[in-house]
Amino acid sequence: MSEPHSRANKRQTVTIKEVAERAGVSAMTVSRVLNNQDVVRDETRTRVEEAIRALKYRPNILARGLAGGRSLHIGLIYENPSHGYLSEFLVGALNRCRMARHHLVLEELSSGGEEPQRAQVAERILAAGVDAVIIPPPLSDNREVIAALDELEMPFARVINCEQTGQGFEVTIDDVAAARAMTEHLIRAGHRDIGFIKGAPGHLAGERRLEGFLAAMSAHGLTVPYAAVAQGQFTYRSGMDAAEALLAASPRPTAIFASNDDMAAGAISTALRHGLRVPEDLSVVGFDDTEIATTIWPQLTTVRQPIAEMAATAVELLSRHAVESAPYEDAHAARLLDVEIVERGTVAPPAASSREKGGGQAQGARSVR
Amino acid sequence: MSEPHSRANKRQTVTIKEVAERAGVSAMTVSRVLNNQDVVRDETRTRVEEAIRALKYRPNILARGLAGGRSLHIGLIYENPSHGYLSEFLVGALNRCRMARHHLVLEELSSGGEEPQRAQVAERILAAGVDAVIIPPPLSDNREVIAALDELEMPFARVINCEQTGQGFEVTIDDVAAARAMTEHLIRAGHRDIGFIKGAPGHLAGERRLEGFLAAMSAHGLTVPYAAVAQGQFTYRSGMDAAEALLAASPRPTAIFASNDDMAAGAISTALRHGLRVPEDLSVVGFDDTEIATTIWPQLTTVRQPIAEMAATAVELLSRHAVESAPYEDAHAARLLDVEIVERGTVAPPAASSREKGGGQAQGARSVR
DNA sequence: GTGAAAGCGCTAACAG
DNA sequence: CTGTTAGCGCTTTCAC
Repeated sequence: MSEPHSRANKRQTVTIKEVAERAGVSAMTVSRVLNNQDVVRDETRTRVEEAIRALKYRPNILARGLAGGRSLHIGLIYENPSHGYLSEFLVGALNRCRMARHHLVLEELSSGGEEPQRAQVAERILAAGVDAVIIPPPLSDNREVIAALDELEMPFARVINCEQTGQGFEVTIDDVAAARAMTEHLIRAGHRDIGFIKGAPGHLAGERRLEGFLAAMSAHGLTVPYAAVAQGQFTYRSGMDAAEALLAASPRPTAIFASNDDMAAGAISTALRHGLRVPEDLSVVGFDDTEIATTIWPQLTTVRQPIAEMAATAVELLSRHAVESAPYEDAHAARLLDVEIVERGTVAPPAASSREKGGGQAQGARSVR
Repeated sequence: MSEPHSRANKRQTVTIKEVAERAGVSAMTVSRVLNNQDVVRDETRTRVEEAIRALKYRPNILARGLAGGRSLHIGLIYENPSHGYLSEFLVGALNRCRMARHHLVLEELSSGGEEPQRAQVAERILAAGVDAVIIPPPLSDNREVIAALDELEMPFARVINCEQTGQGFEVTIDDVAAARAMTEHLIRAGHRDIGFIKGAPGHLAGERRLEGFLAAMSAHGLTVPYAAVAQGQFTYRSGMDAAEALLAASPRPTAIFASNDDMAAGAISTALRHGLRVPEDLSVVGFDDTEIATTIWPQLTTVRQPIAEMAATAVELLSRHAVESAPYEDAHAARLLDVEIVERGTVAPPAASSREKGGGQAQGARSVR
């Protein structure tokens, strides 16, 4: 309680004015340098930059936002967070916000199991005092939420797995193409009998993924018997059960494509319980590249969504809309981002035996190495 | 492209002035109402509140921060994010920041595998222009980072798993007590032969958890044979291997306590491969309550850390330090937060048979069903 | 209790 | 190319 450092307390220590003074220019010129406006003479710019460095000057974001008037408060509304997804989403959104000098406001809409009420959603959004909203799945597919936003005339961008409804900005991936690519990856590895685990009924992303799977199979002249497609619910547990059904078929599939990672992990546990080794006896692939994909062993070969990039794109679209006062029509444009296949340890060529009807010689076969 | 709504664009629509006007008071009075200063006469306050509601007025955070001067920019520096952890941490930090009108700045210190350089860390922190820093594990235990912060005289709060070094503010949990409680939970369920999977060598949290385990065992008069403690590395894979060793012991343990969730999940997969059912033939518990705990089936009984709360506490400590200009000595106070045991599906009383010496009947056993 | 004046640190819009 | 003048929307400080 004597002479403490007293830093980071009240007012800022070094401001634009002091930099200006030291560089022998006006504050305005310093501001121009800060904002990379190329009207400043090189020599002047250098002097200013030196002063900035010498003084360890850092611009005040708040003052900038206030004066500039182009700083948005963007609400991120979410529900039942799958933490892995949310975190990556947040990082992407937060970073883009910083670059554009926007602010992110988190708003959890936890509706203890029930549908969120339109009026309450509107209330919360209003109370948050935001200028625009970005919505990750699963809330991005909620009709009540979208309706509330529409009534509020609040600009929003949805990162979606499901249906493109043409409301607000939409950022998504091409599920069909992604599933198709993954299926082809399996086919290239030599698989012909591939089982597929569907997602929860009514979930469009799941249906799209099935569509891509079917398309790839038929493009390669492969038929998909009825028993090769099992219903899942996107949960680990449902993946276990679906794999149980799939593995009972004859011929037994040599590979399983689950439409998300949790189900793929569940399928692996079933394979284990059946004494099957992964990937030697059974290849398994997932979708999403969530945390479990790299946690389990062997690590899961899966499809990776660019979650952070999608979030950044959502912020970007809103930002442009606001700054440029872009006409409302543009809001309907959807952005399709690329996915990639992440090869890890759960795909191997099928063992020779399993391609034949009754082959015994392959049992116990090791992977070739 | 004619008469768009043009909202959320440039300047704010409704400001404190208009509220003041409508309520027939000065802006100052509105400000007092907004900040819950109890000097305002009740009747006046009511009038102001009505005006606020009628105009749908929302204060401008930027202006508040600028004028008030008590708004901090808090840096969150992280590395190798375990997304589940980071996301929860972020939510806690962000929410508390909003309440205190602070701003969170994300800073990833990704040091492609190598130790971060002290000078570079300092550089990044400076460039971020923050007033204080919060650090989640594992970076919170990094000596270079702490040294860099110390040299910068930058206030920081560490959320730690490991060693309390007395540098900066520290927020942590009592690992010993938590492990002890979990062990007692197992003992209460009837287990006597409990195997333990240690964390990575040198990792203090792991050692503390072992300490708690041993303390509980000896408090209940149970001995822990050498073979009942296996080395792990905190990874799923190492959990598989450790369980392999543990299950080879005689008598075979009826329960396994892994010092994190990933290893517990790995142990379960090994049990499965051995034809053991969880929890009927073997109980397994973890530590941390990360995402995998609720993803797998059966869901893992584990110890839950209050991650969001720890992050919020870190922000709170820094906030108080700055606002109150608290003396530096206080910075050394550590906050110990409570954990809780989350009972899910991987603990059951031990089967009678496994308590005896020679069980042969289990080999090749299929799961029931 | 309430109000008036004076900025917080920065940038827009103009002049020069 | 650079500087001047006015604020951005709010809160502080001090009167009344």
